[in-house]
Amino acid sequence: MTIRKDNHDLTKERILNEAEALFAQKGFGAVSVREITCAANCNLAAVNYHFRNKGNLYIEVFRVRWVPRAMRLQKHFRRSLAAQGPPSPTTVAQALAEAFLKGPLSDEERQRHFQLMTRELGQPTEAFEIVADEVMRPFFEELASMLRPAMPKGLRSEQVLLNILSIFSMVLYFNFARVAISRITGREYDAAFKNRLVKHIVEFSLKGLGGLEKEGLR
Amino acid sequence: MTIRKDNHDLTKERILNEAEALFAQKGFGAVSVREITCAANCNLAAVNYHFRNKGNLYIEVFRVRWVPRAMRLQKHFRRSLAAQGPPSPTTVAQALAEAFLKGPLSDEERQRHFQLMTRELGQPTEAFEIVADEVMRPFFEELASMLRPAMPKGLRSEQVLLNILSIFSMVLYFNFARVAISRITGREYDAAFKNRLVKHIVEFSLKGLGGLEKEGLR
DNA sequence: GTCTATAGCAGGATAGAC
DNA sequence: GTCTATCCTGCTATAGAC
Repeated sequence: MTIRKDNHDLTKERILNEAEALFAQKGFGAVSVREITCAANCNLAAVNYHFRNKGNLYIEVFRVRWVPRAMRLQKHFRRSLAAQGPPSPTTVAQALAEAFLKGPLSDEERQRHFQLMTRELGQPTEAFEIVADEVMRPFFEELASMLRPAMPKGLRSEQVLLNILSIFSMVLYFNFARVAISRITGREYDAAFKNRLVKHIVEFSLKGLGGLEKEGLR
Repeated sequence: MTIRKDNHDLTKERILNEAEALFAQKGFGAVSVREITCAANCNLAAVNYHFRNKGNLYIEVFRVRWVPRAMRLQKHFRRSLAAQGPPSPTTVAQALAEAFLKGPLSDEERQRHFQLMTRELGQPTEAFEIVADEVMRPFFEELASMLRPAMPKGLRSEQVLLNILSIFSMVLYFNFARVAISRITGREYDAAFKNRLVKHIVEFSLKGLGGLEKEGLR
C-alpha cells in the first residue's frame, strides 16, 4: 500500500497543531496568523485558504482537536471506573482525578487542553458553546447520575454539580498555572511532582466529597 | 477645605480604572490603548504621557490597584481570623473562604481582581513578579506558619502549600469563570447563589483540610 | 494547493501646538 | 496636561500567478 495524498492536507494538519499550541499559550487575541503560519512552516495565505479566516480556525481547533481529545479523556475515565465495580463518590473522585491528571494524554497535550478550556471558561466565545454542549454538560449529567443512587433523595443535584466543579477547578488550575505553581512551590513539573499532585488532588477531593452522603437532609 | 488639584491626575485615575477593567475582561493583548482612552473619556496620547507606554500601564495597574486591594483582602482575613481565637485548620479555612468570597470587595471588584490574577497565573508576565513576591509568597508563608503548630512535625510544608493552593484554585475559579458557571448551573450570580458558593467552598475546604492533622507520619 | 503581492486598516507611539 | 496630526509597523484578508 502506497502513501496516499502525499502532502495533501498535511499543511492543514500542521496549521491546526501550531494554532492550538499558540492559542493555548497566548490566547486568541495575542496570536497572529503570521505567527501560526511561520510555526507551521507554510505560507501566510494558507490559513485563509484552509480555514476561511482566523476566527474560524480557532473554532476548528476546538471541533477537530479539542473535542476528540475530551472524548478520549472520558473514555479513559469510564474504563478505569468500570474496573472498580459500581460507582460511589469515592471511586468516581479517584477515577476523575486520575483520568485528568495522569490519563491518556501527554504532559504537553494535557496542559494545552486545560489552557484552552480555562480561556473559554474565563472569557467564553463561540467555542464555549461547543465545549459546554458537546462535552461539559453531557459529562456532568453522566457524573451526576452515577452519584445520585449513592445519595439520599433529599440532596439537590446542585450540590453534586458544585462538588464536581470544585474538583475540576483544582485539576484545571494545577494544569493551567504550571509556570506559576513551579515558581511558588519551587518544584519543576517533573514526574515526581506530577505524581505528588495527583495524590494530593485525589486525597483532597475524596475528603471533600467524603461528607456528601451525610448532608442530604438539612 | 477646598478641593485641591481640580482635575489634575483625575485623567490618570480614570485611565487606571478603565485599563484594569478591560485588562481583566479581555487580557493584555486583546485590549487596545484606543479602547482604554475611549472608555476613560480622554485623549489617546494621555496613556503615553502618564504611563510611558501600554506595557508600563499594565504593570502600574498591578502596582497601584491590584496590590493595595490584595492587602485589603489580607487585612480582612486577619481580622476575622483573630476574632475566632487561635488559628486552626478549621478557622483558617473558614476565614480564607469568607475573605475571598464575601470579604470587603464589591462583586465587580472581586471578579476583576481574580481575573487579573488568573491571567498572570496562566501566562506570567513581569507583573507576576509583583503578584508572587509582594502578595502570594508572604501570605502563603503566613498561612503556613499559622497551620504548622496544629500539625505533627513530620508533615512537610509542601503538603500545607498544596492544600492552600487547592482552596485558592476553587476561589479563583468560582470568581473567574462566572459566565461559564452561570451557563452550566443555570443560575445567576446573585446574592443567593453567591452565598451558596461561599457555603460550598467553606465546607469542601474544611473537609479537604480535615484529614490534615492525621497525615503527618506516612 | 501553494505562492507573491498588495490592499486596507488598526495598532502603538511621538512631535508639537495650545 | 491635553489636544491634533501623523509616522510607521504589523495585522487580516484577498486577488491572481503558478
